[in-house]
Amino acid sequence: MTIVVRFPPSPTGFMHIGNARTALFNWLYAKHHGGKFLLRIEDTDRERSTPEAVEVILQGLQWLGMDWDNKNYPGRNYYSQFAERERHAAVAQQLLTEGKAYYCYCSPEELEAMRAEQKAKGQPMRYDGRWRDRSASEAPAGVNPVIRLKAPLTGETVVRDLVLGEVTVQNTQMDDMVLLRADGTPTYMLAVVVDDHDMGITHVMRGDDHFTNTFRQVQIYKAMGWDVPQFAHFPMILGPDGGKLSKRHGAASVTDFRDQGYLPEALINYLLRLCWAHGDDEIISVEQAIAWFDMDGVGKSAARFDYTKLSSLNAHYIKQRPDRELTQLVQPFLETRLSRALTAAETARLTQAMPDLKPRAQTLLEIADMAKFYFDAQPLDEKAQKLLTPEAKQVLTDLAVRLDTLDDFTTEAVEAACRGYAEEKGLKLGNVAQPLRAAISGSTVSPPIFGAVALIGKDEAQRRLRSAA
RNA sequence: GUCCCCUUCGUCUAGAGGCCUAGGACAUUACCCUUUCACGGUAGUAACACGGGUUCGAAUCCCGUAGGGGACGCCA
Repeated sequence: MTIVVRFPPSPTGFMHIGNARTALFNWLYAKHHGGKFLLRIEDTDRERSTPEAVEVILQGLQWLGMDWDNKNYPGRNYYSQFAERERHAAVAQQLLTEGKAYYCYCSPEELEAMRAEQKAKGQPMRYDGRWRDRSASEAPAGVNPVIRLKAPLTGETVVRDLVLGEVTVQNTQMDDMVLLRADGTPTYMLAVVVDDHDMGITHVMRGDDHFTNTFRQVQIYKAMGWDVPQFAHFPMILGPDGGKLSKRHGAASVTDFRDQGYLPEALINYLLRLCWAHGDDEIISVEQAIAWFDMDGVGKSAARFDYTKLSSLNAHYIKQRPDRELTQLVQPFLETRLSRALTAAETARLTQAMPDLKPRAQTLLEIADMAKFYFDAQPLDEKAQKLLTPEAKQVLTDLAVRLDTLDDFTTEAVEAACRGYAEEKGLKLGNVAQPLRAAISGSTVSPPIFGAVALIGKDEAQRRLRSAA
């Protein structure tokens, strides 16, 4: 049997990182087993669904490198739940005809009152089935009814979850859920089941916030006489404080991470290790992940998102990337910071500086910040100003003269000149390099300064030296 | 309130009854390297939620307690 999984986001804003993790686990599972990974946009909520949000999801998946296998639909390259609304309604009608569902004429206000009363009395909040056995002749005039499932009143529903194991819930714990709204549109419960069935989904794998829904969905499968798929529920990803992970923690959507200079491979590697492990392995390539990923490695407890660990992984993958690729990735960030475009020569310079830049950065944004002074003179920060004592300024004046005599303005030549100067004056190299660093970079902290001086060139170096001295 | 799930270093986790004096990674501390900051290297601090069982033996199995999370919509 070919394994078919799906990723069903609803296009109501951004793509939460928890959703990305769910997508990743599904994608990996499909790849590992040679199955199919399908994308279904759950756009039945017309109020909140937007084409922009769909685009964000599509781009997010592409950026992370997760390709989906169902792209041939009229007018779009993903399965749209909304497009199937007639099919969903037909299923509800079928259930109605077969006596497995019924019309309920309760108004939203009436239901709200019912729940309020139940809550006040400390009773479980459930629809009490008041229209379950009433005949249509009692229907109030002018009210569009919803269709509810006539759920079993006795017995129990069992789910064998690939992660959580076998769990049983008494049917008395579940009420008659709404399948079709008064306006004829399907509810989520109906739509997922019908779509999963129609799409031939063999494994429904999602966040465990859906776990209790599963029991209700199984009732729909049974009512329709359909095979129940395998289920797997992954623990949730929490914020560092144990609460819901949100933007207030720093970043929560795929777009946020991209815009903050994280590499997709770092994010993938990090996400992979949340709630999943393969022995002591930490740095795992996508190829390796495909080979290793399976349900037996998935844990049961929720994980907290740790930005620090993500950053260290990002730093690792930055070091792995070729300089040219990094240049391309960093350039947009840098141009924003410089408020101007880089010339071709400057782009080449960025690539040359990259070996000095990349071991020092955790994000592409940090590289851009660090690289600014290679292109435009930066104002001296407080520490740099403090460092430029009269003695230090004398050093700068002397250095300007020395550097002017260099024919070959290479890293080695600059370094040799500085070392020679320090030796002559009986100064420690640091007493020469630090003022030089301050003058050239505007800061007391920078990539190796001799190389930077060489890259900036003699003229610009002279300018900065004189202006600081 | 009802139901469901979870619980190993600060964090992510390894661990499928003896291999555990509980391992790795990130973070953290110290030292080495060094023109600054990093990188890299070496060493260190740090955890089986609690209480009962079962067993010759439990982080691992069972039962309670506590704590955390989730679900209870004509949202998905």
